[in-house]
Amino acid sequence: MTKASNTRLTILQKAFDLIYKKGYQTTSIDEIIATTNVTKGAFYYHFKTKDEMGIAVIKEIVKPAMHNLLITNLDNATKPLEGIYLMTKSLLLENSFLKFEYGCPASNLSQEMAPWNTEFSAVLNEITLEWLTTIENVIKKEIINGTVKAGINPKQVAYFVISGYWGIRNFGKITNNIDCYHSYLQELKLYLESLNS
Amino acid sequence: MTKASNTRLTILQKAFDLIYKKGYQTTSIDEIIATTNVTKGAFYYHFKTKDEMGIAVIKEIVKPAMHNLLITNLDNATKPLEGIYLMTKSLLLENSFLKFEYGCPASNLSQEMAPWNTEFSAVLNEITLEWLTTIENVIKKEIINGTVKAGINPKQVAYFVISGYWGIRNFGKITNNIDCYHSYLQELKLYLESLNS
DNA sequence: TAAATAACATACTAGTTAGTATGTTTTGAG
DNA sequence: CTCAAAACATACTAACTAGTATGTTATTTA
Repeated sequence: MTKASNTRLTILQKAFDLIYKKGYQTTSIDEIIATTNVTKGAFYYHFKTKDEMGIAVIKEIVKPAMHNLLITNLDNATKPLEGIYLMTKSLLLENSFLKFEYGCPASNLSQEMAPWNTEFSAVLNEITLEWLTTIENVIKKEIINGTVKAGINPKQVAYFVISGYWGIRNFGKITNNIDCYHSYLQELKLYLESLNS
Repeated sequence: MTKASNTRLTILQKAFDLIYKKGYQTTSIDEIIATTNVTKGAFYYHFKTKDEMGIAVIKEIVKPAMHNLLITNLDNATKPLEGIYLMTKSLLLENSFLKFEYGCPASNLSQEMAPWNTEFSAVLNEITLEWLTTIENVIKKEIINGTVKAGINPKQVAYFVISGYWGIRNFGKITNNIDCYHSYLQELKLYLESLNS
């Protein structure tokens, strides 16, 4: 890793931390560079605008982290739909990248940026779509295996699962408490079991 | 209605519109007064700070509207848990107070304000809690009626329902499309039916 | 090694923001 | 009608923000 690309990464990581904690708008460039050894000149050498940096944070920090979370969690499940449960549980309780009091980074950014920045929305949409189709495929596979009811609609279930996850993260954020996650996970388990054949 | 209280209400309503569309941070006081006949002097006569106004918007606009939505929708259902479905459908598709492309006001504000304003969170929590207990009570009643399985946990179901609603609104906002609402509602119906005894 | 360019550093600017100081007008009680 | 308080109007300020202008230092490449 060259010194320059290290500077770039430092900016992105610190920016992610601040944006995740406080939101994009309330995170100023001055604040990002004040809490690193990076100067304004260096910042604007690497990024033309604040928004260009914001997009880079999503593409280079959030997206790979999310992708990694999906892959590692959905693959090694033994029972049908257990992967979806384990993934959600991991996202809510066991992951060090995510803090319960800060919500879901992708969801936070969606909420905040969607009204006035289509580029942000587009990149966040990519992440979401990957997630959606991954879950959909897990269910399709189980239907073929015969372990899940043939009548159910994989896409519907995927929407249902991701929505629930996003929403409960909002709960965790607003109440600043993980109790709701346990309630949610229990009900998620029951719901997923109701899909079994 | 006196002229003064009319001014106050004008501010709150316009502020709500802008905050709902664009978020709290990006809505400036200058913008609020520019799009009304209200001057800065009048604004600061009615509200000491921007945050005091923001809290008032939640308490006096969002909360009553939300309360009204809950009451009118949950009461006149004929089948068990139909009220929950109808309420959600109304919130997603049929309500004029809510626009699919702007998300849920309470959820939006939670996401945006929770990290740095506990007062906002507290008021939003009140709204959420009322919603939660209302749903919980609907389910408890049905369990007593014998129309819903005795084994299920009303609080868990309430969390599950609200989370799903919040999450799918996020989807609608990010994709700028209502298609996902139809998918979600179909799956919600199936989920609710699985709770019937 | 020398020049070119990449990578950074510093000081500044123009615009926006919440909030204030200091007025004037409107309203309602006596 | 009067006058005090309520309700509003206007001009301003201090702080912050993204972004720029203009440098200097570090790295390559020839």
